[in-house]
Amino acid sequence: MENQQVNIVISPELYLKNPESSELGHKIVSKSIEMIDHLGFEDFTFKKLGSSIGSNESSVYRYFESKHALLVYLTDWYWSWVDDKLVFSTLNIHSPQEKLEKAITILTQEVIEDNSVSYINEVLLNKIIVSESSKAYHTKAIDKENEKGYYTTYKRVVQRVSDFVLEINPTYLFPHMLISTAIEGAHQQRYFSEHLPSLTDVEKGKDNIVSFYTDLVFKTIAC
Amino acid sequence: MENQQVNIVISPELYLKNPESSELGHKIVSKSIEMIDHLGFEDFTFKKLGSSIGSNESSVYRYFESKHALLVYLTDWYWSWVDDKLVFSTLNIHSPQEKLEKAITILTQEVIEDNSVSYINEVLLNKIIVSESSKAYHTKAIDKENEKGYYTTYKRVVQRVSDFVLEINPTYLFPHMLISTAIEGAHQQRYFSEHLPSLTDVEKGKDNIVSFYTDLVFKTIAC
DNA sequence: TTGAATTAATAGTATTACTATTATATTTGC
DNA sequence: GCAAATATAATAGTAATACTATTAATTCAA
Repeated sequence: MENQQVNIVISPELYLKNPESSELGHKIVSKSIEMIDHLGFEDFTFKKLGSSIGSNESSVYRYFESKHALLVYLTDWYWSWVDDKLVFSTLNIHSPQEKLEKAITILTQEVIEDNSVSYINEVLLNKIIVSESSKAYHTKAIDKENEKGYYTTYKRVVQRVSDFVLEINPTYLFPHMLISTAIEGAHQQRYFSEHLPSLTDVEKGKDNIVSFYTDLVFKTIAC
Repeated sequence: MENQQVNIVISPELYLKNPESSELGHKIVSKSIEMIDHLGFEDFTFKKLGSSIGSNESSVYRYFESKHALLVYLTDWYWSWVDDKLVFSTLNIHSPQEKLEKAITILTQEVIEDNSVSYINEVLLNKIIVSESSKAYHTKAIDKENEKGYYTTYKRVVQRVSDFVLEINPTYLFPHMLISTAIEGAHQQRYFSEHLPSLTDVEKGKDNIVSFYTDLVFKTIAC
Protein backbone atom coordinates (compact mmCIF):
# COMPACT_ATOMS: atom_id res chain seq x y z
CA MET A 1 0.00 0.00 0.00
CA GLU A 2 2.90 2.33 0.66
CA ASN A 3 3.58 2.62 -3.04
CA GLN A 4 0.02 2.97 -4.21
CA GLN A 5 -0.22 5.40 -7.09
CA VAL A 6 -2.63 8.09 -6.02
CA ASN A 7 -4.30 10.31 -8.50
CA ILE A 8 -6.49 12.76 -6.70
CA VAL A 9 -8.74 15.06 -8.66
CA ILE A 10 -10.29 17.99 -6.85
CA SER A 11 -13.51 19.56 -8.05
CA PRO A 12 -13.02 22.98 -9.73
CA GLU A 13 -15.51 24.62 -7.34
CA LEU A 14 -12.85 24.37 -4.67
CA TYR A 15 -10.29 26.70 -6.25
CA LEU A 16 -10.02 29.71 -8.56
CA LYS A 17 -6.97 28.38 -10.38
CA ASN A 18 -5.93 24.76 -9.98
CA PRO A 19 -2.93 24.63 -7.64
CA GLU A 20 -1.89 21.39 -9.33
CA SER A 21 -1.30 23.29 -12.56
CA SER A 22 1.82 25.20 -11.55
CA GLU A 23 4.89 25.18 -9.37
CA LEU A 24 3.53 28.16 -7.45
CA GLY A 25 0.30 26.27 -6.82
CA HIS A 26 2.27 23.35 -5.39
CA LYS A 27 4.19 25.70 -3.11
CA ILE A 28 0.98 27.37 -1.93
CA VAL A 29 -0.59 24.07 -0.94
CA SER A 30 2.59 22.63 0.49
CA LYS A 31 3.56 25.63 2.58
CA SER A 32 0.02 26.35 3.75
CA ILE A 33 -0.12 22.87 5.29
CA GLU A 34 3.11 23.51 7.17
CA MET A 35 2.04 26.95 8.29
CA ILE A 36 -1.48 26.05 9.42
CA ASP A 37 -0.04 23.16 11.40
CA HIS A 38 2.54 25.44 12.94
CA LEU A 39 0.59 28.65 13.54
CA GLY A 40 -2.98 27.39 13.78
CA PHE A 41 -5.64 28.51 11.33
CA GLU A 42 -6.38 31.84 13.05
CA ASP A 43 -2.80 33.12 12.95
CA PHE A 44 -2.15 31.83 9.44
CA THR A 45 -2.52 34.56 6.79
CA PHE A 46 -2.08 34.75 3.02
CA LYS A 47 0.43 37.54 3.56
CA LYS A 48 2.66 35.30 5.69
CA LEU A 49 2.17 32.44 3.23
CA GLY A 50 3.05 34.57 0.23
CA SER A 51 6.24 35.94 1.67
CA SER A 52 7.41 32.57 3.00
CA ILE A 53 7.24 31.05 -0.49
CA GLY A 54 9.01 34.02 -2.09
CA SER A 55 5.80 35.29 -3.58
CA ASN A 56 3.06 37.54 -2.25
CA GLU A 57 -0.47 37.84 -1.00
CA SER A 58 -2.15 38.72 -4.26
CA SER A 59 -0.66 35.78 -6.09
CA VAL A 60 -2.15 33.44 -3.51
CA TYR A 61 -5.52 35.07 -4.06
CA ARG A 62 -5.38 34.03 -7.70
CA TYR A 63 -5.62 30.41 -6.55
CA PHE A 64 -8.01 30.62 -3.60
CA GLU A 65 -10.67 33.21 -3.00
CA SER A 66 -10.14 33.16 0.75
CA LYS A 67 -8.33 31.54 3.62
CA HIS A 68 -11.47 29.60 4.37
CA ALA A 69 -11.66 28.31 0.78
CA LEU A 70 -8.10 27.01 1.12
CA LEU A 71 -9.03 25.11 4.29
CA VAL A 72 -12.00 23.58 2.48
CA TYR A 73 -9.69 22.61 -0.39
CA LEU A 74 -7.21 20.93 1.97
CA THR A 75 -10.03 19.11 3.73
CA ASP A 76 -11.45 17.88 0.45
CA TRP A 77 -7.99 16.76 -0.68
CA TYR A 78 -7.60 14.79 2.54
CA TRP A 79 -10.94 13.01 2.14
CA SER A 80 -10.22 12.23 -1.51
CA TRP A 81 -6.95 10.66 -0.42
CA VAL A 82 -8.67 8.69 2.34
CA ASP A 83 -11.39 7.55 -0.06
CA ASP A 84 -8.70 6.31 -2.44
CA LYS A 85 -7.06 4.38 0.38
CA LEU A 86 -10.44 2.90 1.34
CA VAL A 87 -11.19 1.68 -2.17
CA PHE A 88 -7.71 0.35 -2.78
CA SER A 89 -7.33 -1.50 0.47
CA THR A 90 -10.76 -3.15 0.56
CA LEU A 91 -10.76 -4.17 -3.10
CA ASN A 92 -9.53 -7.70 -2.50
CA ILE A 93 -11.29 -8.31 0.80
CA HIS A 94 -14.41 -10.45 0.50
CA SER A 95 -15.47 -10.80 4.10
CA PRO A 96 -17.71 -7.85 5.01
CA GLN A 97 -16.42 -7.95 8.59
CA GLU A 98 -12.80 -7.70 7.50
CA LYS A 99 -13.69 -4.94 5.07
CA LEU A 100 -15.37 -2.87 7.77
CA GLU A 101 -12.54 -3.47 10.18
CA LYS A 102 -10.01 -2.30 7.61
CA ALA A 103 -12.11 0.77 6.86
CA ILE A 104 -12.42 1.75 10.51
CA THR A 105 -8.67 1.41 10.89
CA ILE A 106 -8.06 3.71 7.94
CA LEU A 107 -10.56 6.25 9.26
CA THR A 108 -9.39 6.34 12.86
CA GLN A 109 -5.64 5.68 12.79
CA GLU A 110 -3.04 8.39 12.94
CA VAL A 111 -1.25 9.05 9.65
CA ILE A 112 2.45 8.40 10.19
CA GLU A 113 3.83 8.03 6.67
CA ASP A 114 4.26 10.73 4.09
CA ASN A 115 4.88 9.22 0.72
CA SER A 116 1.88 9.48 -1.56
CA VAL A 117 2.08 12.88 -3.18
CA SER A 118 5.34 14.74 -3.42
CA TYR A 119 4.27 18.20 -2.46
CA ILE A 120 1.73 17.26 0.20
CA ASN A 121 2.81 16.14 3.62
CA GLU A 122 0.03 13.73 4.58
CA VAL A 123 1.20 13.48 8.18
CA LEU A 124 0.84 17.22 8.73
CA LEU A 125 -2.37 17.32 6.72
CA ASN A 126 -3.84 14.68 9.02
CA LYS A 127 -2.84 16.81 12.02
CA ILE A 128 -4.62 19.78 10.47
CA ILE A 129 -7.74 17.70 9.91
CA VAL A 130 -7.66 16.70 13.57
CA SER A 131 -7.20 20.16 14.99
CA GLU A 132 -8.62 22.59 12.43
CA SER A 133 -11.02 20.93 10.01
CA SER A 134 -14.15 21.42 12.11
CA LYS A 135 -13.71 25.14 11.36
CA ALA A 136 -14.25 24.37 7.69
CA TYR A 137 -17.91 23.50 8.16
CA HIS A 138 -18.77 25.43 11.34
CA THR A 139 -19.56 28.59 9.47
CA LYS A 140 -22.71 30.59 8.83
CA ALA A 141 -22.29 29.97 5.09
CA ILE A 142 -22.46 26.17 5.48
CA ASP A 143 -25.76 25.72 3.62
CA LYS A 144 -24.69 27.77 0.63
CA GLU A 145 -21.34 25.98 0.51
CA ASN A 146 -22.99 22.60 0.84
CA GLU A 147 -25.17 23.40 -2.16
CA LYS A 148 -22.03 24.22 -4.14
CA GLY A 149 -20.74 20.73 -3.41
CA TYR A 150 -17.96 21.66 -0.98
CA TYR A 151 -18.49 18.59 1.17
CA THR A 152 -19.38 15.85 -1.30
CA THR A 153 -16.12 13.95 -0.90
CA TYR A 154 -16.57 13.63 2.84
CA LYS A 155 -20.14 12.47 2.31
CA ARG A 156 -18.90 9.87 -0.17
CA VAL A 157 -16.49 8.45 2.41
CA VAL A 158 -19.26 8.19 5.01
CA GLN A 159 -21.58 6.59 2.45
CA ARG A 160 -18.98 4.06 1.38
CA VAL A 161 -18.32 2.80 4.88
CA SER A 162 -22.01 2.94 5.81
CA ASP A 163 -22.58 0.51 2.96
CA PHE A 164 -20.03 -1.87 4.51
CA VAL A 165 -22.06 -1.69 7.73
CA LEU A 166 -25.23 -2.59 5.85
CA GLU A 167 -23.52 -5.57 4.22
CA ILE A 168 -23.02 -6.98 7.69
CA ASN A 169 -26.34 -5.95 9.17
CA PRO A 170 -28.87 -4.82 6.53
CA THR A 171 -31.43 -3.95 9.20
CA TYR A 172 -29.24 -1.52 11.12
CA LEU A 173 -30.99 1.84 11.05
CA PHE A 174 -28.23 4.35 11.73
CA PRO A 175 -25.13 3.51 9.67
CA HIS A 176 -24.34 7.11 8.72
CA MET A 177 -24.61 8.33 12.28
CA LEU A 178 -22.42 5.49 13.44
CA ILE A 179 -19.68 6.07 10.89
CA SER A 180 -19.62 9.85 11.13
CA THR A 181 -19.54 9.45 14.92
CA ALA A 182 -16.51 7.16 14.62
CA ILE A 183 -14.67 9.43 12.18
CA GLU A 184 -15.24 12.68 14.04
CA GLY A 185 -14.90 10.97 17.40
CA ALA A 186 -11.50 9.53 16.52
CA HIS A 187 -10.23 12.97 15.51
CA GLN A 188 -11.60 14.48 18.65
CA GLN A 189 -10.07 11.80 20.85
CA ARG A 190 -6.72 12.37 19.18
CA TYR A 191 -6.97 16.07 19.92
CA PHE A 192 -8.11 15.44 23.49
CA SER A 193 -5.35 12.92 24.14
CA GLU A 194 -2.81 15.62 23.40
CA HIS A 195 -4.50 18.60 25.04
CA LEU A 196 -7.30 17.48 27.37
CA PRO A 197 -6.26 13.94 28.29
CA SER A 198 -8.76 13.52 31.12
CA LEU A 199 -11.50 13.39 28.48
CA THR A 200 -9.93 10.21 27.11
CA ASP A 201 -8.42 6.95 28.29
CA VAL A 202 -5.44 7.02 25.96
CA GLU A 203 -2.29 5.79 27.62
CA LYS A 204 1.10 7.23 26.77
CA GLY A 205 2.71 5.24 24.01
CA LYS A 206 -0.43 3.24 23.24
CA ASP A 207 -2.95 3.96 20.54
CA ASN A 208 -6.27 2.84 21.96
CA ILE A 209 -8.36 4.90 19.59
CA VAL A 210 -8.52 2.44 16.70
CA SER A 211 -9.47 -0.49 18.92
CA PHE A 212 -11.98 1.59 20.88
CA TYR A 213 -13.91 2.59 17.74
CA THR A 214 -13.61 -0.84 16.13
CA ASP A 215 -15.09 -2.42 19.25
CA LEU A 216 -17.77 0.27 19.49
CA VAL A 217 -18.91 -0.10 15.89
CA PHE A 218 -19.03 -3.91 15.86
CA LYS A 219 -20.87 -4.09 19.18
CA THR A 220 -23.36 -1.48 18.07
CA ILE A 221 -24.32 -3.18 14.81
CA ALA A 222 -24.45 -6.70 16.26
CA CYS A 223 -27.96 -8.15 16.04
CA MET B 1 -37.37 19.42 37.25
CA GLU B 2 -38.65 22.43 35.40
CA ASN B 3 -38.66 24.49 38.57
CA GLN B 4 -35.33 23.40 39.94
CA GLN B 5 -33.54 26.26 41.58
CA VAL B 6 -30.22 26.61 39.82
CA ASN B 7 -27.35 28.38 41.40
CA ILE B 8 -24.44 28.39 39.03
CA VAL B 9 -21.11 29.73 40.18
CA ILE B 10 -18.49 30.43 37.55
CA SER B 11 -14.80 30.41 38.38
CA PRO B 12 -13.24 33.91 38.49
CA GLU B 13 -10.57 32.92 35.96
CA LEU B 14 -13.27 33.07 33.33
CA TYR B 15 -14.03 36.78 33.55
CA LEU B 16 -12.40 40.09 34.42
CA LYS B 17 -15.46 41.40 36.24
CA ASN B 18 -18.27 39.06 37.19
CA PRO B 19 -21.15 39.60 34.77
CA GLU B 20 -23.51 38.36 37.46
CA SER B 21 -22.63 41.39 39.58
CA SER B 22 -24.40 44.07 37.57
CA GLU B 23 -27.26 44.78 35.24
CA LEU B 24 -24.79 45.57 32.46
CA GLY B 25 -23.12 42.20 33.02
CA HIS B 26 -26.48 40.47 32.64
CA LYS B 27 -27.15 42.33 29.42
CA ILE B 28 -23.71 41.45 28.04
CA VAL B 29 -24.23 37.75 28.63
CA SER B 30 -27.84 37.75 27.54
CA LYS B 31 -27.33 39.70 24.35
CA SER B 32 -24.12 37.93 23.39
CA ILE B 33 -25.99 34.62 23.38
CA GLU B 34 -28.62 36.05 21.05
CA MET B 35 -26.05 37.65 18.79
CA ILE B 36 -23.69 34.69 18.52
CA ASP B 37 -26.65 32.47 17.69
CA HIS B 38 -27.83 34.93 15.08
CA LEU B 39 -24.56 36.10 13.49
CA GLY B 40 -22.25 33.18 14.19
CA PHE B 41 -19.12 33.62 16.28
CA GLU B 42 -16.97 35.08 13.49
CA ASP B 43 -19.31 37.94 12.65
CA PHE B 44 -20.11 38.69 16.27
CA THR B 45 -18.06 41.62 17.65
CA PHE B 46 -17.88 43.49 20.96
CA LYS B 47 -18.61 46.68 19.06
CA LYS B 48 -21.92 45.32 17.77
CA LEU B 49 -22.70 43.85 21.19
CA GLY B 50 -21.96 47.13 22.99
CA SER B 51 -24.13 49.25 20.77
CA SER B 52 -27.01 46.77 20.75
CA ILE B 53 -27.25 46.92 24.55
CA GLY B 54 -27.01 50.72 24.62
CA SER B 55 -23.45 50.61 25.84
CA ASN B 56 -20.14 50.34 24.05
CA GLU B 57 -17.15 48.21 23.20
CA SER B 58 -14.86 49.29 26.01
CA SER B 59 -17.45 48.59 28.68
CA VAL B 60 -17.73 45.02 27.44
CA TYR B 61 -13.95 44.70 27.67
CA ARG B 62 -14.16 45.43 31.39
CA TYR B 63 -16.00 42.12 31.80
CA PHE B 64 -14.23 39.87 29.31
CA GLU B 65 -10.70 40.20 28.04
CA SER B 66 -11.63 38.96 24.57
CA LYS B 67 -14.35 37.55 22.40
CA HIS B 68 -12.79 34.15 22.86
CA ALA B 69 -12.88 34.50 26.65
CA LEU B 70 -16.59 35.24 26.45
CA LEU B 71 -17.19 32.07 24.43
CA VAL B 72 -15.26 30.07 27.02
CA TYR B 73 -17.38 31.68 29.75
CA LEU B 74 -20.63 30.77 27.99
CA THR B 75 -19.40 27.22 27.44
CA ASP B 76 -18.45 26.86 31.08
CA TRP B 77 -21.82 28.26 32.13
CA TYR B 78 -23.57 25.70 29.95
CA TRP B 79 -21.63 22.77 31.40
CA SER B 80 -22.20 24.01 34.95
CA TRP B 81 -25.90 24.09 34.20
CA VAL B 82 -25.82 20.59 32.68
CA ASP B 83 -23.81 19.28 35.62
CA ASP B 84 -26.44 20.71 37.97
CA LYS B 85 -29.17 18.98 35.99
CA LEU B 86 -27.21 15.71 36.08
CA VAL B 87 -26.79 15.79 39.85
CA PHE B 88 -30.35 16.85 40.53
CA SER B 89 -32.02 14.34 38.26
CA THR B 90 -29.99 11.29 39.24
CA LEU B 91 -30.08 11.97 42.99
CA ASN B 92 -33.02 9.70 43.68
CA ILE B 93 -32.27 7.02 41.14
CA HIS B 94 -30.71 3.90 42.62
CA SER B 95 -30.42 1.65 39.59
CA PRO B 96 -27.09 2.34 37.85
CA GLN B 97 -28.67 1.52 34.49
CA GLU B 98 -31.45 4.03 34.98
CA LYS B 99 -28.97 6.62 36.20
CA LEU B 100 -26.81 6.24 33.11
CA GLU B 101 -29.81 6.31 30.82
CA LYS B 102 -31.04 9.52 32.40
CA ALA B 103 -27.56 11.05 32.11
CA ILE B 104 -27.23 10.18 28.43
CA THR B 105 -30.62 11.72 27.78
CA ILE B 106 -29.59 14.95 29.49
CA LEU B 107 -26.30 15.06 27.57
CA THR B 108 -27.68 14.30 24.12
CA GLN B 109 -31.17 15.78 24.01
CA GLU B 110 -31.96 19.13 22.49
CA VAL B 111 -32.75 21.85 25.01
CA ILE B 112 -36.28 23.09 24.34
CA GLU B 113 -37.21 24.92 27.55
CA ASP B 114 -35.86 28.22 28.74
CA ASN B 115 -36.79 28.74 32.36
CA SER B 116 -33.86 28.29 34.69
CA VAL B 117 -32.03 31.58 34.79
CA SER B 118 -33.80 34.79 33.92
CA TYR B 119 -31.19 36.47 31.79
CA ILE B 120 -29.87 33.36 30.02
CA ASN B 121 -31.78 31.73 27.22
CA GLU B 122 -30.80 28.08 27.63
CA VAL B 123 -32.36 27.07 24.31
CA LEU B 124 -30.17 29.50 22.38
CA LEU B 125 -27.17 28.69 24.54
CA ASN B 126 -27.56 25.01 23.66
CA LYS B 127 -27.67 25.97 19.98
CA ILE B 128 -24.42 27.89 20.40
CA ILE B 129 -22.81 24.91 22.11
CA VAL B 130 -23.83 22.74 19.16
CA SER B 131 -22.58 25.03 16.44
CA GLU B 132 -19.82 27.16 17.97
CA SER B 133 -18.37 25.60 21.12
CA SER B 134 -15.71 23.52 19.38
CA LYS B 135 -14.06 26.85 18.53
CA ALA B 136 -13.56 27.44 22.25
CA TYR B 137 -10.98 24.68 22.58
CA HIS B 138 -9.62 24.44 19.03
CA THR B 139 -7.09 27.16 19.57
CA LYS B 140 -3.30 27.27 19.72
CA ALA B 141 -3.54 28.52 23.32
CA ILE B 142 -5.41 25.41 24.50
CA ASP B 143 -2.64 24.08 26.76
CA LYS B 144 -2.12 27.37 28.55
CA GLU B 145 -5.86 27.80 28.96
CA ASN B 146 -6.27 24.26 30.20
CA GLU B 147 -3.66 24.91 32.88
CA LYS B 148 -5.64 27.96 33.98
CA GLY B 149 -8.64 25.71 34.54
CA TYR B 150 -10.80 26.91 31.65
CA TYR B 151 -12.22 23.45 30.95
CA THR B 152 -12.60 21.89 34.41
CA THR B 153 -16.38 21.99 34.40
CA TYR B 154 -16.61 20.02 31.17
CA LYS B 155 -14.14 17.50 32.53
CA ARG B 156 -16.25 17.17 35.68
CA VAL B 157 -19.33 16.33 33.61
CA VAL B 158 -17.44 13.65 31.68
CA GLN B 159 -16.00 12.26 34.92
CA ARG B 160 -19.39 12.12 36.59
CA VAL B 161 -21.03 10.13 33.82
CA SER B 162 -17.94 7.94 33.35
CA ASP B 163 -18.40 6.94 36.98
CA PHE B 164 -21.97 5.86 36.21
CA VAL B 165 -20.55 3.65 33.47
CA LEU B 166 -18.11 2.06 35.89
CA GLU B 167 -20.91 1.35 38.35
CA ILE B 168 -22.48 -0.83 35.69
CA ASN B 169 -19.30 -2.37 34.34
CA PRO B 170 -16.26 -1.79 36.58
CA THR B 171 -13.96 -3.52 34.10
CA TYR B 172 -14.79 -1.30 31.12
CA LEU B 173 -11.55 0.37 30.07
CA PHE B 174 -12.65 3.43 28.13
CA PRO B 175 -15.46 5.22 29.98
CA HIS B 176 -14.14 8.74 29.33
CA MET B 177 -13.70 8.11 25.63
CA LEU B 178 -17.17 6.64 25.45
CA ILE B 179 -18.88 9.51 27.23
CA SER B 180 -16.99 12.30 25.49
CA THR B 181 -17.71 10.55 22.19
CA ALA B 182 -21.42 10.51 23.02
CA ILE B 183 -21.52 14.15 24.12
CA GLU B 184 -19.56 15.57 21.20
CA GLY B 185 -21.14 13.13 18.78
CA ALA B 186 -24.65 14.16 19.75
CA HIS B 187 -23.81 17.82 19.17
CA GLN B 188 -22.23 17.00 15.86
CA GLN B 189 -25.19 14.92 14.73
CA ARG B 190 -27.53 17.74 15.65
CA TYR B 191 -25.49 20.11 13.54
CA PHE B 192 -25.25 17.63 10.66
CA SER B 193 -28.97 16.90 10.74
CA GLU B 194 -29.62 20.56 10.06
CA HIS B 195 -26.83 21.28 7.58
CA LEU B 196 -25.33 18.06 6.21
CA PRO B 197 -28.17 15.56 6.67
CA SER B 198 -26.59 12.82 4.57
CA LEU B 199 -24.04 12.35 7.35
CA THR B 200 -26.86 11.30 9.66
CA ASP B 201 -29.99 9.17 9.71
CA VAL B 202 -32.18 11.69 11.44
CA GLU B 203 -35.68 11.76 10.03
CA LYS B 204 -37.68 14.96 9.85
CA GLY B 205 -39.75 15.37 12.96
CA LYS B 206 -38.06 12.52 14.83
CA ASP B 207 -35.24 12.82 17.30
CA ASN B 208 -33.19 9.67 16.85
CA ILE B 209 -30.09 11.09 18.44
CA VAL B 210 -30.89 10.29 22.07
CA SER B 211 -31.87 6.71 21.32
CA PHE B 212 -28.91 6.18 19.00
CA TYR B 213 -26.38 7.17 21.68
CA THR B 214 -28.24 5.38 24.48
CA ASP B 215 -28.17 2.18 22.44
CA LEU B 216 -24.53 2.71 21.46
CA VAL B 217 -23.34 3.27 25.03
CA PHE B 218 -25.21 0.35 26.56
CA LYS B 219 -24.16 -2.07 23.85
CA THR B 220 -20.54 -0.95 24.10
CA ILE B 221 -20.23 -1.45 27.85
CA ALA B 222 -22.11 -4.76 27.96
CA CYS B 223 -19.87 -7.60 29.13
C1' DT C 1 -20.56 65.29 50.57
C1' DT C 2 -16.51 63.53 49.18
C1' DG C 3 -14.27 60.23 46.86
C1' DA C 4 -14.21 55.79 44.84
C1' DA C 5 -15.81 53.04 41.38
C1' DT C 6 -18.39 52.19 37.30
C1' DT C 7 -19.70 53.26 32.85
C1' DA C 8 -19.80 55.96 28.46
C1' DA C 9 -17.61 58.36 24.86
C1' DT C 10 -13.95 59.10 21.98
C1' DA C 11 -9.78 58.25 19.79
C1' DG C 12 -6.16 55.56 18.26
C1' DT C 13 -3.24 51.27 16.69
C1' DA C 14 -1.66 47.27 14.39
C1' DT C 15 -3.38 43.77 11.77
C1' DT C 16 -6.49 41.31 8.76
C1' DA C 17 -8.81 39.98 4.72
C1' DC C 18 -9.37 41.38 1.08
C1' DT C 19 -9.46 44.46 -4.03
C1' DA C 20 -7.29 47.06 -7.64
C1' DT C 21 -3.62 48.50 -10.60
C1' DT C 22 0.44 48.27 -12.97
C1' DA C 23 4.86 46.33 -14.26
C1' DT C 24 7.55 42.50 -15.35
C1' DA C 25 8.36 37.93 -16.44
C1' DT C 26 7.18 33.54 -18.74
C1' DT C 27 4.86 30.64 -21.81
C1' DT C 28 2.52 29.50 -26.03
C1' DG C 29 0.75 29.59 -30.74
C1' DC C 30 1.95 30.55 -35.17
C1' DG D 1 11.69 33.55 -33.28
C1' DC D 2 8.36 36.84 -32.06
C1' DA D 3 4.01 38.78 -30.75
C1' DA D 4 0.30 37.96 -27.87
C1' DA D 5 -1.58 35.99 -24.08
C1' DT D 6 -1.02 34.74 -19.54
C1' DA D 7 1.11 34.40 -14.97
C1' DT D 8 3.32 36.54 -11.40
C1' DA D 9 5.26 40.26 -8.50
C1' DA D 10 5.09 44.66 -6.47
C1' DT D 11 2.71 48.23 -4.59
C1' DA D 12 -1.06 50.62 -2.79
C1' DG D 13 -5.34 51.04 -0.77
C1' DT D 14 -9.85 49.95 2.02
C1' DA D 15 -13.11 48.75 5.52
C1' DA D 16 -13.32 46.20 9.42
C1' DT D 17 -11.50 43.85 13.54
C1' DA D 18 -9.70 43.25 18.03
C1' DC D 19 -8.07 45.44 20.86
C1' DT D 20 -5.74 49.71 24.30
C1' DA D 21 -5.76 54.19 26.34
C1' DT D 22 -7.68 58.36 27.99
C1' DT D 23 -10.96 61.27 29.67
C1' DA D 24 -15.55 62.59 31.07
C1' DA D 25 -19.89 61.72 33.15
C1' DT D 26 -22.63 59.16 36.29
C1' DT D 27 -23.69 56.37 40.23
C1' DC D 28 -22.78 54.57 44.74
C1' DA D 29 -21.25 54.26 49.42
C1' DA D 30 -19.05 55.89 53.85
